[in-house]
Amino acid sequence: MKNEENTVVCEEKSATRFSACLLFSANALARAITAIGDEEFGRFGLCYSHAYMLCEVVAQPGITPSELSETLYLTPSTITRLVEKLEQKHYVRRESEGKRTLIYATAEGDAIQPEIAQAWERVGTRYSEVIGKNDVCQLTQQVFKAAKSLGKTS
Amino acid sequence: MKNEENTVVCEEKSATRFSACLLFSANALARAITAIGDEEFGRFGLCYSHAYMLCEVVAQPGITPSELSETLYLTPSTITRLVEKLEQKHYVRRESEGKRTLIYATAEGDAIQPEIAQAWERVGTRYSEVIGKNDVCQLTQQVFKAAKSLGKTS
DNA sequence: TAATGATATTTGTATGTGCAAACAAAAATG
DNA sequence: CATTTTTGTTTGCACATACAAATATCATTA
Repeated sequence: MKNEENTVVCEEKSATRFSACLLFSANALARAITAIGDEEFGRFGLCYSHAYMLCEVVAQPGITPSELSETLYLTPSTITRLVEKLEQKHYVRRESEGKRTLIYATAEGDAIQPEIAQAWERVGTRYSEVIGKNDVCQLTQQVFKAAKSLGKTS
Repeated sequence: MKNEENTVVCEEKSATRFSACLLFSANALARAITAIGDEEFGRFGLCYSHAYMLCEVVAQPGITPSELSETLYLTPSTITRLVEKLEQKHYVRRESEGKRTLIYATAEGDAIQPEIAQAWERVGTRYSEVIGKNDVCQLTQQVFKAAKSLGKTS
């Protein structure tokens, strides 16, 4: 037991000059929560965005990159990269149709769906335990609403 | 005008199966708001984390990487990389003292402080306009609180 | 004081993400 | 029908970030 430990208790990770800034706080939250997500989804070799994308592809066979871009709030180029990764792992396949690209889940992609759902639940449980179940609901809604508003303008 | 367009109007960028997930929403918000930040701070060649770090160095001359790591909620290795960037731009300098490293702002680093402050304000103004000034305050507090809670456990 | 453990910092490496440009295909226009 | 413009997708490149391992220094203990 050192002094440091004791003195730190008083101000343990308290507000900094940045905590009042949403730019700062939003990124801090995203990093912290992504760490949980990647840990859970990482158990079967995916990061959270891969998993979410695969979910969407399974739910909407033949979905296009641009549609995924809107759903996942990610840039088209990022979508291409994620699809490549999933293709490489044999979870999805691409089909060219004119200027569009249709994306389908493979059998393997369908097969790990339950595992993804479980990981998803565990993620939710874990951050709910820390943040508090009631707060999470409200917070999530507000965060999403803000993200949506900002997303439309840029 | 296609059917798609019309049906989409009802749910334009509305909730997806992911919007109820804080992992998803938090990242979406962080990306959207970082885009604003990097645009404003980018006017003078910095990204938002560089700018914030420089602020902290100016405010606390001789601050160490580990202290910065705690304040900025970033990994020590990331801090090293950011410091390298700022050093390269001649905004800070490093001083080795035993196993620690002390970081000081240069004259140039001090000089652009007002510009950073202005950009910071513009960022705040911009997202406040979109999200709503009242909501921002509350949202920021909640987001930071959540980030802090999650940060402690991991 | 020599050896072992703890702490601070830095590198090697990998990855998700975005911007701008390239490309391909469709639509609109003359 | 040819040309131009728009739309969808993919690359080239850059960058912030993290993890794990390597260093370097300090602290502790035998």
